[in-house]
Amino acid sequence: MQLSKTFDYAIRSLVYLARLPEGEAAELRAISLSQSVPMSYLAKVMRHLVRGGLVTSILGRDGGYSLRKKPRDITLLQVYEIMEGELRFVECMENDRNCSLFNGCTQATVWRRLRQAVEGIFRETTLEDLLPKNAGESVPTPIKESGYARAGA
Amino acid sequence: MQLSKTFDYAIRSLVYLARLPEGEAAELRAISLSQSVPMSYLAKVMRHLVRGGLVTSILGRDGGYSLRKKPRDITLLQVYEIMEGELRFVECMENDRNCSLFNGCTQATVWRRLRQAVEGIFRETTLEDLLPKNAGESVPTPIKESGYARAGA
DNA sequence: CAATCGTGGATATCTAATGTCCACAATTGC
DNA sequence: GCAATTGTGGACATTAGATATCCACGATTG
Repeated sequence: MQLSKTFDYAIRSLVYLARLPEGEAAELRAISLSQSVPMSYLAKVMRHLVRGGLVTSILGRDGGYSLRKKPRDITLLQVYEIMEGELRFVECMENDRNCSLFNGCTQATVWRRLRQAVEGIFRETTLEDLLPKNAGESVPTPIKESGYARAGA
Repeated sequence: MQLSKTFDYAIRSLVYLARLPEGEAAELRAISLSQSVPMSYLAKVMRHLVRGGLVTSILGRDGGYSLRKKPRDITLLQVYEIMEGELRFVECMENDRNCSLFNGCTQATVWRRLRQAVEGIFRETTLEDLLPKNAGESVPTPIKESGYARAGA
C-alpha cells in the first residue's frame, strides 16, 4: 500500500517546474538538489515525464526541462500512469487468468471500489493543487545537500 | 500501490474460516490447499491473525483454526493493521523527521485524503461482505493442487 | 508414548524498487 | 571546428522487502 518514491519524485519535480517563471527551464542538477534526489536517478524519472508528454527537454548547453502544459491540466492520475502504468491493487485485478481460484473472488468488488476511490482522487488533483499557497515565494532550496548532484552525467 | 499477497492470503483464509459450520475448526493444510498458498507461509500468516485476536488456534491432534468473532465484526481495516501495521502511503506520512524538505509538502494533503478514502472503505467492509451470496454452497476446493500443502511442518 | 497439530524463529530466495555508470547525441559559445 | 555543457539510452549494481522454506519444539489427544 505504499506509493513508490519514483512517483513522489516525479510529482515533486513537476511541482518544481510549475513554480518556475513562465517559459523558463530548470537543469537536472537544480531539481536534484532541491529535492535531494540522486541526479542519475532523477534523470531516469525525467525521461519518463518527457516521453509521457508532460515535460519538454532542451538539449545542449543551457538546456533543461520545462512543463508542457499548464499545472491545472496535469493530473496526478496522468503522472501515475506515466510512471507506474495502470492503477491496480492486486495482480489479478483485470485478468482472471492469474487466479485459478473460483470462489467467485468476492474480494474483487472491494478492490474495484478501492481503485475507483483512489483513481477519483488522482484524477481530480492537479499540479495546481500542489502549488504552495503563499504566492511570492521563490523556489525552495534543500536544507543540506548531502552528496547529491555532484559530478557525473 | 500494490496490496501484498500476505494481506490477500489473510483475507482469503478468514473468509474460508467464516464459511465453516458454526464452531468448527479448519487445519492449516485444508486452508492451504483451498487457497493454493504454501503451507509453511500460511502458518506465519495465521500466527499473525491469532496474535491479532481474530482467530483462535487449537493445538495438538484435531487442532486447527477458527474465527474468534462474527464475520460482520471483522473489518478489513483490522486485518490490514494486523498484517501490515498502520495504513500509510508514503514514508513521511506522519513524522516530518524523514522529510528534510520544507516546501510545506503540499502533497501531504493528497496523501491524507487518499488514506481517509481507503481507510473508510476498509473500515466499512467486513468479512460478511466477502462471503459468497449463494447460501447453500460448501467450502470451495482448488482447481489444481500443484504441489502445495505436501509433507512438511 | 506416538501420532498429529500449531509455534517460533532462523534462514533462504525472489523480485521490484532504487540507484549508479558510461558512452553518446545535441546544442551553444568561442 | 573545438570544447564545454546538457540531456539520452541502456546496461548494470545495490538494496530492501515480500515471499517462501526449514527445523526443532511444545501442546494435545487417544
